[in-house]
Amino acid sequence: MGFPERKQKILKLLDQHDNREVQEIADTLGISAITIRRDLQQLAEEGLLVRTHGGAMKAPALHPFTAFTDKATVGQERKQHIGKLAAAQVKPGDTIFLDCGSTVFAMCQHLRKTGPLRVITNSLPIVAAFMDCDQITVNLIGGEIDKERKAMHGQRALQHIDSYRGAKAFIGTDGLSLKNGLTAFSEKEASISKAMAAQADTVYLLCDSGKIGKDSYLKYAPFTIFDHLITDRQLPASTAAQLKAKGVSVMS
Amino acid sequence: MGFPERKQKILKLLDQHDNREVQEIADTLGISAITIRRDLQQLAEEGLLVRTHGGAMKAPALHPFTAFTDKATVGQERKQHIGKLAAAQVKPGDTIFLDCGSTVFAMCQHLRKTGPLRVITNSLPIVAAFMDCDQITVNLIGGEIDKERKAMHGQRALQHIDSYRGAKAFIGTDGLSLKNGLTAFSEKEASISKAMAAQADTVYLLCDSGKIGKDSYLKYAPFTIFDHLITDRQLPASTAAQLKAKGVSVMS
DNA sequence: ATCAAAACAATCAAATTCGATCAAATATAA
DNA sequence: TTATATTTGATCGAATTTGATTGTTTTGAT
Repeated sequence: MGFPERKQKILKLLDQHDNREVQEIADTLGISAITIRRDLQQLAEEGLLVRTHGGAMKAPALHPFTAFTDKATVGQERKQHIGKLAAAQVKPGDTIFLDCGSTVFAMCQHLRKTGPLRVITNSLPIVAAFMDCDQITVNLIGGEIDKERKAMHGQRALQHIDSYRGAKAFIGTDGLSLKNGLTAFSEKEASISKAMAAQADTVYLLCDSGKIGKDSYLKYAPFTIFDHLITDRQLPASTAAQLKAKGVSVMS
Repeated sequence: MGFPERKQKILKLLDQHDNREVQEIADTLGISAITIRRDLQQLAEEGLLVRTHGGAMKAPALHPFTAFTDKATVGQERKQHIGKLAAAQVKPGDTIFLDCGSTVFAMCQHLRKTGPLRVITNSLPIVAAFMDCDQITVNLIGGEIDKERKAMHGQRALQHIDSYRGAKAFIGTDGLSLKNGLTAFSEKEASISKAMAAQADTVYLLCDSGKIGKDSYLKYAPFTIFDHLITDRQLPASTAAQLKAKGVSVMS
């Protein structure tokens, strides 16, 4: 049994159980422990798992925007819920902007059955999600590719967005608080979200409850940029009340 | 049993079992192990499987828009040859245009080792091919997505191309003849190729010998649009002579 | 704080596999 | 037909992988 086969089996083991000891893996696969240790080191260097004393544990979710394909990510259920709610706001025939956040991405599977749509986005995963969907026309924002976020950014992308007009925009954020408004981790991404919001009649902010009350380091927009906040049921009632008092329309 | 037949059988084997050892494949097909190793190397270069020490494993799931995966086709070898020649024309630091033809796509795997590059393209498969390649910066042309061709087309895309400038352009064509010049099936695709050619200092036309002397229905450009024709060795010597007499620089 | 057991990193040897070169067989071209 | 090119198979040295042994570090309990 070669390394790749072991690699697959080890990752599969860690997918089932969250963590395994070296000896357990060695026994399961019938391979010496020293070899397993070497495998684990290699896999840890690739970031596919986290090495611990005596074993290994499943890799944590990566940067918030690279984990699109990870099904078992924490918070995925919240995102699915938000995605479903947001998708319900879209009517057949709409032209909508979608930014490149993972929460917005969760809308895609629910939008597939909505009917004919025009989607304008800078996100490659979103393009991929609609690639086999005849009813949905996709306009992709051009520009320099940010490989980590799998999206287009930059001046050219902003200009491109400004040349479109749409009924609704669905944008994400890294942080949302009464004091600082919308905050983000990435300036590039924030500027794209802002540009989309400016070209849409109605703006929906998708933000799971875990991000509400938290701030990221870059303040990029006030509350007034969006019309409706879509979040999940884990949002504390007190927080919801505070938001509503500030004039925010909250859906959950 | 020739190579194409083995190629199919090896890929079929790997499709059934996820990974096989060299010796297993050799026994199954009744071929010497050394030949199998050579086959595996070739298949690995085409990206159809992943080579490992002692065997091979199934190619990992590709991005949703990696097209042009007619795996066992014969014409693929010509395209590979042309792609290799074309890639050799690219120098580290170049900015190059790549259009969305399948022959141009064949350049990608050879470009990965060239060094730092800036690639400007309207093709999603090309984007996917360079997604994990740090040395290569990709600028994607925006516009409406043509799902069948997995590329962006339209007026906006043409404008976007006009705003760039590059050293070299590599474009494909559906037909090439002395009488009618460059001909194509798709007007959209032809206009993109033309726009890229206009913005590059040097233009390379990639065209396998099977298309030379054939016409498609849409005449879209004269011979003067390109500087060098890159084709394969199956080009009859007489045809090559005719082209050279017309002032065309032919590489094969 | 100290001690014992386990796990780790480093080095080594055996086995296997790989890559390069060469010869024979086959296919292709003139 | 002959001559050339390509493909297949074999052999040998180099490189990789695997498992064992050694001494060192970490862990957990006294």
